[in-house]
Amino acid sequence: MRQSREAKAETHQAIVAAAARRFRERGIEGTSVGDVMQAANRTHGGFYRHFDSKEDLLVAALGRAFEEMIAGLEHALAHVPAERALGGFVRGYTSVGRVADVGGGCPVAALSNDVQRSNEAVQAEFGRGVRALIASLAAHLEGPQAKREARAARTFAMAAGAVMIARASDQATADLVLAAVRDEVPRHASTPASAPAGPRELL
Amino acid sequence: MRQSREAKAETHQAIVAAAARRFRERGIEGTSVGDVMQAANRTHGGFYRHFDSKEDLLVAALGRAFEEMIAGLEHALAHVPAERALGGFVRGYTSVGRVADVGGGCPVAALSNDVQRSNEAVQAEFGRGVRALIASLAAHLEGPQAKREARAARTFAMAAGAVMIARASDQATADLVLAAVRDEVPRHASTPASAPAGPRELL
DNA sequence: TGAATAAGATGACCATCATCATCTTAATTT
DNA sequence: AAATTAAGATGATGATGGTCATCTTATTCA
Repeated sequence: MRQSREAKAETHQAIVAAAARRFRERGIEGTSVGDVMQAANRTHGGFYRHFDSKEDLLVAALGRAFEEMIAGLEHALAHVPAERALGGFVRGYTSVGRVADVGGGCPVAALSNDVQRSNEAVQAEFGRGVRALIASLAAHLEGPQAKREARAARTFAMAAGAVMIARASDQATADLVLAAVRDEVPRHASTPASAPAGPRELL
Repeated sequence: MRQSREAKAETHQAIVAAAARRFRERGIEGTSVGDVMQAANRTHGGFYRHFDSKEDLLVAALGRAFEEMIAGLEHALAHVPAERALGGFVRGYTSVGRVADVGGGCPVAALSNDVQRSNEAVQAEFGRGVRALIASLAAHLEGPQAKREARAARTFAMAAGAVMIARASDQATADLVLAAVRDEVPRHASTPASAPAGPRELL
């Protein structure tokens, strides 16, 4: 039965939201169109009224995941002084809860390898998200523009790398890597080592 | 026709080698048993004389990939002074050639997300490889044992994270992230910023 | 040497999946 | 309100892929 414009828009959002979660949880190849539609409480047939292909959905889902990620980051860092921003980011990003929440977490940590094997349209969207994320983080730091961006990029790469490695490893190895990254953030971020610890879980 | 023990051993090695490459290039789900056997110049039917399942093959392939990776690392760092080891590692790891060579490169950078979704046996093997890799890197650094290991882990996470992000992104974003990581290694690694640059591509 | 064994080839099985065609029915349009 | 349109459901379809059964033939063991 035909649905109203609003109903369609709702369905569309539901599909994207379900996809954003499923793709992160199970990967691109591990997520079927049918899975996504079921998670969105719809049947598989209606899918192609919304997207031309699974890959189209992936682009939309990536956009959504990055938006959520950046919104969360902005919220968490909104009132944090610049000297503590990077340390807070890393501690939050590598926290136990966040590492466990693959489906609701950072798309970079969940899907980099999958996107690596995807086509240019997907990689372009991913790159856009990465740049936005780095810019957002850099905006909360101090110092000259170029330096801030480089520091944000470097720190983000470290945190995302650590989470990816931790999630793929046994518990002992995961702990080793996460601890190494968490403990050394202040020094790594060129922040005075004597700076107060600050909140442990900003994100 | 039945093959001799040696012939079987050769086949076994060929399968593992082909799998180690294919898995890195196309991911776990993107690589079929048939693909691997074809790359090893065999037909798919013989596969189960060598492995109980695709997942068994994956464990063997991961072991192989880590071995290669660590051997290369040892070779590259053999005669490098401790102060330059980390910087050399990062520059080599993030070099254009290495970033391009997914199939012959680091299993962490190629398969972390895939392994994340695999079972415990696979993750145990992956964790073993990660620890061996970090230990190998740490052995080339100076300072107290615990510090060396933490620094190695942190730096490896950063390098692997950067390569994963770069491979998943458009060229401009990739360049941005890789440059940030490459340029700041000495500082990041707690090496005197004034240290001579040293060789650019150790690995 | 002869019997037992097993490596690898061929082909089949069953499941999964992306995509499409068709149908129903309600929303839009005229 | 009648005619048109399209959202979503149902049910193919063709392709792919992990695994297994079977067959051949060379190897290995007695």
